[in-house]
Amino acid sequence: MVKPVTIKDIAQHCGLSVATVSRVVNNKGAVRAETVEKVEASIKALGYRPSMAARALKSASSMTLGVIIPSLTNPVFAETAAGLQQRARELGYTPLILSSDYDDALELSAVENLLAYQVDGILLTVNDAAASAALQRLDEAGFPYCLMHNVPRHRVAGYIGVDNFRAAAEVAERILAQGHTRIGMISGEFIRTDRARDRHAGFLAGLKYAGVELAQLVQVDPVNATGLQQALTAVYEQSGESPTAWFCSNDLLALAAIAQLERMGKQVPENISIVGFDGIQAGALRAPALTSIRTPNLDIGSAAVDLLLAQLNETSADTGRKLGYELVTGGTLAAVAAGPSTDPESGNTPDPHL
Amino acid sequence: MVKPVTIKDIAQHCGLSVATVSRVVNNKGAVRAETVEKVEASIKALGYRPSMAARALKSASSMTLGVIIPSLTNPVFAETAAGLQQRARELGYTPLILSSDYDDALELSAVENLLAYQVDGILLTVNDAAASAALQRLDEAGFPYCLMHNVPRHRVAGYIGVDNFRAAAEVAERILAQGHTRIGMISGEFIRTDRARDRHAGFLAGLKYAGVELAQLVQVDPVNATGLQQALTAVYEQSGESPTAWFCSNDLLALAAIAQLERMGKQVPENISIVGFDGIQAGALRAPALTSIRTPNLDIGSAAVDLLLAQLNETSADTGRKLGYELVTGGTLAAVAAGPSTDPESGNTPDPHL
DNA sequence: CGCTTCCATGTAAACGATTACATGCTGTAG
DNA sequence: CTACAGCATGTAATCGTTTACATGGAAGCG
Repeated sequence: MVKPVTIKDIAQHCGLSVATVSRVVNNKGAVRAETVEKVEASIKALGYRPSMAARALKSASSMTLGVIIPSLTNPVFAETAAGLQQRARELGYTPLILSSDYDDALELSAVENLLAYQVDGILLTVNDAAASAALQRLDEAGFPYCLMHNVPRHRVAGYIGVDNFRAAAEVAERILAQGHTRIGMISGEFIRTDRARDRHAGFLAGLKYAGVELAQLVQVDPVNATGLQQALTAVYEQSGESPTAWFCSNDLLALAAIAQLERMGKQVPENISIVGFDGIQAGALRAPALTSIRTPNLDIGSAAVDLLLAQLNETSADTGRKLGYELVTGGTLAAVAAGPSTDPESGNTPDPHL
Repeated sequence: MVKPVTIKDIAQHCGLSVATVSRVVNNKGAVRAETVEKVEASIKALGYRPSMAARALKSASSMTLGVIIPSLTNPVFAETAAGLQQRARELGYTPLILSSDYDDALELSAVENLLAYQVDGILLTVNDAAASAALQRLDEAGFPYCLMHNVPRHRVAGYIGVDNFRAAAEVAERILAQGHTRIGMISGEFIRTDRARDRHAGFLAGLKYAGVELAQLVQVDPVNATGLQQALTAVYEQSGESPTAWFCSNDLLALAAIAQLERMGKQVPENISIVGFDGIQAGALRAPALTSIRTPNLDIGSAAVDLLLAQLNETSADTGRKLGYELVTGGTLAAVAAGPSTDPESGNTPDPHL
């Protein structure tokens, strides 16, 4: 373990003061071109890298952006993190990514942690924007942040997300257009995330608009989907009025539901239709492909970076934006009494009804 | 944006010196119990958090661990990151996660970046441990690190991974046991990662042991699997001697292959068997479940943290360890001429042959 | 009682950068 | 010829901690 090179070493090596070296490193202030070269040569020669710790200590900025996501392994947030990291890199920022494991207490401690690291701002997805201690802490401190995926009703410093309510309502419309009348929903627990709540509410609203009631609601633990098996088994044991179509509040849940239904001898979409929400890769990698709402996860990450930095530079008073989503037509949604009009073999045929 | 509370504010607030406050915060050195209480009260009252920047500057340790993974969205590395983050949190460390996007240059610049952040050590997965500029840089600097997933042949500071060669050889054995003789392999480009190379070599060795030659080798870009469609179409256009089983060097590739084969009208496993490598969740969420090698990704992350910290404390001269893997028996591998003995409907029936 | 020890606390010097201010030099206008 | 502007560079204070060393008082021991 060799001791790292400091700015003093550079100054000594090229016979100049630390001030001049600093000016060269940050190219700020007037320095003779000749001197710049000399300094840069020394930097190369000794392999100097300015200490972020010292820089953060003296100047207010650390060129670091804090990030809090509920899970690293959920593809939605992984993609968001990837998008944000890429954009941050382009702008010379380094993201400091923490996972909250969907836990309110960890959310808050992650915020405290990031604050201690003197990050310049925070990008985060909270469980429930309306009741987040972490968010409240940030608001109290007047600390710059931008929510990702949360689309809160109250005023916040910034947010980037999609309109879950409207998207779910469109899903309802789509399912209804296929002639389904007995329709269920599978969701993570509502108490946990505002997204799940919005999707539920939007779906209900979409059904209601057509005068249809939700036939079944199954709530499962969103992390490991326990309870799905029992719930579905129970629903289909009581023969008769069980749903012919299900809306799942995310794709992981949808895939788990399909696997479970197939294990129970039901065919998707011949017997039962399934629609997911997220548009993750695993849904597209199956045949027939999963019908779903694709959310622009990478863009949410990069747009959040841009919004946050605009906030830091006070270059805009923009408080947030809803990004567009896309209804991806897979093969897991079909007409209710599957006749020859619907071809379940072809996974990606555009739906002729819309 | 309120100015944060410093140790001086605390000292002033409770009429003590900064030294005493520091002693309380780090509970190091002798302090009267009464004083401790007084200080802690002030800390609570003012909401003080020590500045990591200042701490990192003064003391050598920043309690931060650098992490470099090839991709945030690949479930394998996402899981590894999750495992490592959890373990790090338990031990009071904060991980600083950077993605290299499978790019050698970014690998190196990530290392430089982390060094500037004065991380205490680095956990990383490189493309090719034998030819990594990043690794060389770390070795030259004598900087503590631990590789994850890479199992290099040469001496390194530390590594945690699985024996890809042996695992792939076992896959070959498994496939052969089902009576297949025309066997292909689909892999990411070998030039890119040592894992892909090891799996290829191991698979070949496993086949060779039984006197079988690899019938086909398809190499695709591992990030977006372009070329898979054309390659498989080409293989099966020339009727006759095409493979009845494929080993894919990771699960994402395996799922893409299955989807493509089904689009071509082939049934898995009735017509063609597929085995993956990784054991990602998406493989288990389909019916029949993907036959694969499950690597202990979370454990690789947490074990790497432990190994690195042992290195930092010079508490052990352990240089690395191979973790166990598990052959998961899904339904995508079946006997070559599928008779009534194999039931492709049930996704998780244990293979009766082994 | 006087000396040593030890404990609790304070003082001040680092750590490695940034930056306001000081300095000295050159060139040019009056 | 003087003076002042302006450029290139140096000096030193500062950011918020940690920590070696100093200090002062209480207790223990002969």
